[in-house]
Formats: sequence, structure tokens, C-alpha cells
Amino acid sequence: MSSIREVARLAGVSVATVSRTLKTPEVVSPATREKVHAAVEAAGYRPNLTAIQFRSQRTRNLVVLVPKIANTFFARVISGIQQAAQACHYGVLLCNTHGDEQIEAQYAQLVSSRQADGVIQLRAFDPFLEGASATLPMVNVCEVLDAPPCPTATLDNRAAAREMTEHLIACGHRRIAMIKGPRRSPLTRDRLLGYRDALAAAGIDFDESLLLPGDFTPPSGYAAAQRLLTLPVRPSAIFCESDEMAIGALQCLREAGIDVPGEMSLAGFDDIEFARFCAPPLTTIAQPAEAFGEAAVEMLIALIEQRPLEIEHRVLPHRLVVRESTASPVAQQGGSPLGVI
Amino acid sequence: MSSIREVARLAGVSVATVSRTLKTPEVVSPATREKVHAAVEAAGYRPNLTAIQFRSQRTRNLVVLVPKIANTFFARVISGIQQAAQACHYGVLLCNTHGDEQIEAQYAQLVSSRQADGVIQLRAFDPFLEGASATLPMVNVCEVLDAPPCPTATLDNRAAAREMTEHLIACGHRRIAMIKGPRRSPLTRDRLLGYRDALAAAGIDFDESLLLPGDFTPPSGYAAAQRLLTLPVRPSAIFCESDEMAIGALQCLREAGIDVPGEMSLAGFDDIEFARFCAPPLTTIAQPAEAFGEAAVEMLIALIEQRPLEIEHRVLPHRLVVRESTASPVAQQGGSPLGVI
DNA sequence: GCGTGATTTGTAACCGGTTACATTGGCGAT
DNA sequence: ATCGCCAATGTAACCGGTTACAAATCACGC
Repeated sequence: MSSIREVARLAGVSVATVSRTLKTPEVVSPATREKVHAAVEAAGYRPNLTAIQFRSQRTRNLVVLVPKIANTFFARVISGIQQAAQACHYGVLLCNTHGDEQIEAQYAQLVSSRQADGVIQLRAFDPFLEGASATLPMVNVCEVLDAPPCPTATLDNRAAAREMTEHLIACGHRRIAMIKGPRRSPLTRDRLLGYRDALAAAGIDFDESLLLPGDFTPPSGYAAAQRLLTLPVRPSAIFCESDEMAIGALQCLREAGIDVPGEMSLAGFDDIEFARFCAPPLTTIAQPAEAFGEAAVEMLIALIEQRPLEIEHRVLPHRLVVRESTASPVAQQGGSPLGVI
Repeated sequence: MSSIREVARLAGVSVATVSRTLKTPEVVSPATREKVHAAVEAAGYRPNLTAIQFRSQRTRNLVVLVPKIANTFFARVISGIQQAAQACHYGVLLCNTHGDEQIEAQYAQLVSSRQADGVIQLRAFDPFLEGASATLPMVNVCEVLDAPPCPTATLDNRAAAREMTEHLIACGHRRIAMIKGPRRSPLTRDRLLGYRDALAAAGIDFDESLLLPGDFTPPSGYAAAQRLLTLPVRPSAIFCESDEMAIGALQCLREAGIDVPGEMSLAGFDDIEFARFCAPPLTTIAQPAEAFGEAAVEMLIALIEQRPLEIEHRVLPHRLVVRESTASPVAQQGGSPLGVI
């Protein structure tokens, strides 16, 4: 591999001159520049990035800690991260943590070992954040804690859930079930608050039996829907905290011969690509997934380059997307020609 | 940041001894080891990875070139890559190329610049592969060329498409449309061959008008299905080269009030997670997405570490998954109670 | 007590860039 | 002609590990 010294030899100049020609050409005379460029060409010189990283103590790499890469929502966030990082000439080091704290910690060491300049966390994780963020450039997007020790970008989950619940109430529903995410998730807690806000505002009593646990995956939505169907008095609408769970629930309802939205309304959260391709297309809350990625990169790079942040904690906009899976329970009483049973 | 020299000073030994204690402890006396470990602890020493990479000329990073991260299939492949790489203590540098050759070339330079030790290409790309693979450790999985200049792992796309077409023929279909992928893709060419193999074996004439172009996305499947519905004689079955296109086509058929599989059978390819949650659940070809990632990593690391490969070109197994979107056209004549029109 | 070989440790070069500082040369002002 | 200054270039240290080679130490047999 040709090094800068080889180029210097070919050009008949010193290594410093070669380095300067490549980094700060304005301090080198045009004639010398010419010679150096010719020598670079002749030697097929490619700068050794690891040497540059080593010398500069900067890698221009970002570590992304993601619980599950294959999740459609996270995949979009990562896509946004990748896009934004590329524009700033940063690389993206991807780490699938499976939500495992040990793996997260292990990867974060990449940063303390100078293998990357900063960390993007897509999941709230107290002890790790608290211990590390003081010393590590780090941002937290998507799922964040109440008092995050680092810059964040998130949704107003409470307001979003409230809007969706209000939409269902406006349709005329009063028994609205909710399929939740994991108990410990701040996401779930906030969405539950929004749900209860809307119920309270409408004077509807909160019914604990309409609250089902899930884990954001289709099978968990399926299982939760099954349990809802065994209830003595069924809900007329189900609000799922993720589209994936809604899709699982939809499957269950279809198998049970329950028409959506004819007999039961169904709403999701995330607006993944397949939401609009469901039968019926899913009413949901759109999240700006790619924008989360972009915000994360923008804030993290500001942190790394010690530039001040205009906004420490960003709240990105959500949007209620009403499609065909939600409707008035009045229509439900009329039944549907599509009903299998 | 404490360096090895700081540790050496604290332990009262030379830097070489510290280095040896950490890398080859067996050549260091137990008493010295003890002292060094204590000093490491006291100094809070963390090895500088970039220094190690620079010195060893090995980064233990792999570059993954992926056309579209947010694609559910690729996301699964990446997940497999990440998993396997992690097990071998390699990192994954993710690059979204959008199928852009320039971006691909730019990222491949990361390797020639020693930022990574090898490249995984998830897409066939002649000029780049030919130019680079001679000098670069590189593997190509998922979509590969006929005479690939590097190790590969792929599906027997021809056999898989033949199986699916045979399944449709066995159901009784004779007018079987195909929604293809991009013209230049080897994937598409092979699947088309398999489709024609099956038709020929069954004595069915190939009908060019039943061949529709697509780009693997739902909207392209939707558009292609629309065009099929304008045909004077409609097909009784549609075989899509990706589940995403099948989902788009399904949407179109639903909107047109055409029952699946009552009036028309529909088949996909990939077996993405949502295939089984479609209405009706989609008959498709399952691909071992994660296994592609694992195979890629295994082969690439062998290449990097100059170990011989048992198999240069792997063919991973596919599986025909028959669900409810395909059925006999006899049933179609009977109509369906579900039909909207 | 001394030579021999094995074990343990130290010294310093090295990887490939960057950059502080030194040096050289050219030019204008006095 | 001399001085001063600036632009252009060169020399060499440096980043933090690894490792070839040298040196020191030790055990052991004669």
C-alpha cells in the first residue's frame, strides 16, 4: 500500500508537503501541488483512514443501539440516521441489542475505546444512560425517559394517544380497549395517560379489564384480541399501541368472523408501510420515523463537535391518519355484507 | 485518557510488559501480571481501539452495502449479519446505497482506506464487483450474478419460481400472470425462467401480456394488478416476485371487489412477517433471510482471515408456504359469499 | 564458580498520517 | 548591500499500541 512517504519520494518533496497539499492546499505553491497530485495519481495513493482516525482521535463513526433491527419502524429510523450521517460524512456502526443491557454496555465501550464518536440510543435505559451519558456524547430518540440525562427527540405520545382516543370517542365508541406495550416502557405509560385523558374528558369510566398487555409484535396483538373476545361485554373499538399489534389483532378478528370496522373498530400506532395495505386500511398515528433518525444525528454531531444545541429535547410532530378501520358503532349495529358469520 | 505508558509508569514496568500482560499473559510472570492488572485498574485504562486498528491494519469491521435498509427483507438479512458478526467480534458498518453505484463505490473505498476489512453486497452489481473484488475481501448474497467474481450465497430462484408456478398449475390455473422485479435483476431473470419452465412442462403457452413489470414495492404491485384487470381475458392467478408487490396487488383486487382466492389466486415471494397477516394469508416462498446474513459473514470472515472456503457458492434452501391466497379456479367458478360485487 | 539455555523484562522502532518548529529563499524597503 | 518579513518547504516529534531484538535474570548441571 502506498503511503504518504511513497508519494513524497515520487514527487521529490517532504511528507509534510504532501500532507499539506491534501489537507490545506492553499499553503502550497501551485507548482508543488501539481507535482504532488501527479505523484498521488502515480502511486495510486489512498489515505489510510485508520491512521487519520488514530492521529486525530476522531473516527467520524456513530454507534446506533437498536433493540431490533428487523422491526419496520426501527428500520425506518435507521434509514434516516444513515441518510443524515452520510450527508455529514459520518459512518454508522449498527448494534442490535435485543434490549439486552449487557450488549448495550459492551457496545457503548466502542465509544470509550474511541471506535466511534457518539451513541444513538433508540430505547430508554436508565442505568446505562445515567452512567455513560455524562462522559459519552449520546442522544436518545424514540423512547425516552422523563428526565433524560442527554438530548432527546420524541413524540408527544400522550397527546397522540389522546387524539386517537378522542377520534374513537367522536365516532361514538364508549367501550374502547387498549392493547399496550411492555409495562416498563415510558412510551406505553404516556400513551396510557393520553388514553385516560380522553376518556376522562368524555366522562367515560376507565375500565381496567379493557387494558391488555402486548409487546409490539403481531402475535401479541393477536393474543390480546383473543382475550378481548372472551369478555362478557366486548369493546366496540380496539386501540393498539403499534400497527404490528393491530395487524395481529385484525387477523384474530378476521378469523373470528368479526367485521372491521363494521362490528369493531381498530386503530394502530406508527403508520408503518403496511398499515395502508391492510384490509381494511388501518387508522393510525403517523410517526416521522426518518425524522427521528435525522434529529438524532443532527443533535449528536452537534454534541460531538461541541456546538450548542438550539433545542435540547425535541418533540416531533405526529399525525392522526384516519383510514377505514375505524367507524361509527352505529354502522356496526347495521351489520355488514362482509360479515362471515 | 490513560494510555499504556501511564499504566507502565504506575506498575513500574515497561510498556512492552503491559502490552504483553494484556495480549499474551502467559509470557509474563504472575507477580508482574498482578502489578500490571492493579495499575490498569488504578488508571482506569481502556485500550484505544483506533490505535490497535492502526497498528494491526485490521479493523474488525465489515461494510454492508444494502439498497434499502427499510425493506423488511433486507432488514432481516442485516439482522442476521449483525448477529453473526457480533459473535465473531466484528462490527457492522451500514451503508444505504439506494442502489446508487456512486454511493456504493464511495463506501467500498472505506475498505481500501482500511476503515473496514471486507464488504458484503446485498445486490448484484457488475462493474463494481469486477473492479473491486479482485483486491477487496467481498461477498455477495441475496442477488448475485451468473459468474460472480466473489463468494456468494443465494437462493435457487429458478427452482423456487418453478415450484410456485407448479403449485398454481396444480391448483388448476392456466392463465397465470407474473409481476416481475426490475428488468436488469438476475433475480427476476431466474424467476422468470422458473416460471416458464413450469409452464412449458405443463404444456401451457407463454403469454407475454401476462408479464408485468414492478420494482418490488407495494405501489408497483398495485399498479401492475390494475393493468391486469384491464386485460380482455383476465388471468386466474397472479404470481408476484415479492410479498410487498403481492400486498399492493391484493389491495387493488380488494378495491376492485375481486375475492382472493375465490375469484383470483395470488402468490408472493419472500415470506415477510406480514405475509401471514394478510387477508387472506399469503401463499409465498420463504427465504432464509437471516441465514443469508450469517452465510455472508461466515464466508467474508474466512476470506479476510485467509481461511479456505468449503463452498464458494452456497445455495440456501427455500420453502413453498401454501396459505390461503391460492386455491383452485374451480372454487372460483362457484363464487364466494365474501365477494363485494 | 561458571557456562548454558530458558525465562522474563526492557529498549526502541514502527504503523501513516499531522503539525510545531526550524530553515530556506525571495523580495521590497532603507 | 543589508535587513526584515513572509511564503514555501523540510525535519522530526507525536498519537498509542505491538513486537523484534537485546539484555538481564535465573535455574541447573558440571
